[in-house]
Amino acid sequence: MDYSSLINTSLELKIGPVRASDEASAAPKLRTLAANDFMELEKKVPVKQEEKNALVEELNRVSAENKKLTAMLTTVCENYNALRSQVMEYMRAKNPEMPSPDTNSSPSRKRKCESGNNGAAAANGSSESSSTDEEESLIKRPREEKITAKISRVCVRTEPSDTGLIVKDGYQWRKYGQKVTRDNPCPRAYFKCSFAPSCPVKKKVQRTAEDQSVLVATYEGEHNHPVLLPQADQDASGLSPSRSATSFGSVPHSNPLTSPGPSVAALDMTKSKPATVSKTTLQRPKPDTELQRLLVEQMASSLTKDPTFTTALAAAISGRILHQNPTKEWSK
DNA sequence: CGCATTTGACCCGCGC
DNA sequence: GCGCGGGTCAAATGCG
Repeated sequence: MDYSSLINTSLELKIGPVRASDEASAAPKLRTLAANDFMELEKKVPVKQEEKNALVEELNRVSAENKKLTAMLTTVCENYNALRSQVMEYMRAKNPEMPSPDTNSSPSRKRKCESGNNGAAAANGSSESSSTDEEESLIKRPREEKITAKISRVCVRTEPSDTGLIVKDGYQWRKYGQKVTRDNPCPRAYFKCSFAPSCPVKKKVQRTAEDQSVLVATYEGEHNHPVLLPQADQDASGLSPSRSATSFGSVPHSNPLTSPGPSVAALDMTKSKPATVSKTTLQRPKPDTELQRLLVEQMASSLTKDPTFTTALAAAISGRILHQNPTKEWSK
């Protein structure tokens, strides 16, 4: 599969939302935007023609670099996809009865899978009392594959006053644990899908350390049942405690990371499969352009939210201007 | 009363 | 071997 053809991996940054119809002209708009900014700047600071030329040159250089990075990213995606399909083929060739990663996936339990004799995992492995090392490695590796292949992340911006850790995504979840992790003072909540007892999907929800109004939901596994509720009904469903109403669509104040647009910005770090992205975005089928927009918005959002990036960007721009005009001071 | 949530204890992998 | 940290369990608690 050539995902790179489906996902635009361009790193052309856009600050603020850009509609899907604008995508084709996004890069020219960026340049126009930058040009407009410099025009504004020029009103305040006298800029020589050669400085403008230098800036334009710099812009072109950065654009070329962007193209190069895009090409590299595309190559990486292609290599990853090729490797992934090879691994999958190898697994199937080695163990034809291996369940498909899309079905019958067991959660990433380590404790009970190895020691326990009860439960679905034990039932699957009950006939393997004389398993060899090779077989064990085969058992372990598909599990790793499953885990890495089915983890997806969804970022949701919520009300700053909202302290709940509920991310409504159309499924019914049962909270089974909460933990404060080392790298983040905000507690992480652990959920299991409670709609179907056999559903192996788990969800971790945690606020980001940088922006505590942003919830990051990490999904593990895939649902083996359809989505529970239509989007519009979720708020009234009463499935989740009312104190944590972080609805996707029906609460007007629940801002997405990048508004306007869908309330959930999917950031699938482990899969480049577009289908998964659409799945993490609430089973709503999205055209490729929308996926691209989501990805690009996510990238831009991540970069613009990163204080180090914005600082470095500001320093680079101001440094460039000062470097071009070292003797001239900013006009009063 | 039944179900979901809370929360401290426990388990296990990993790094030193 | 030991400590740390993430993940899970299960008794206690709350709520409708």
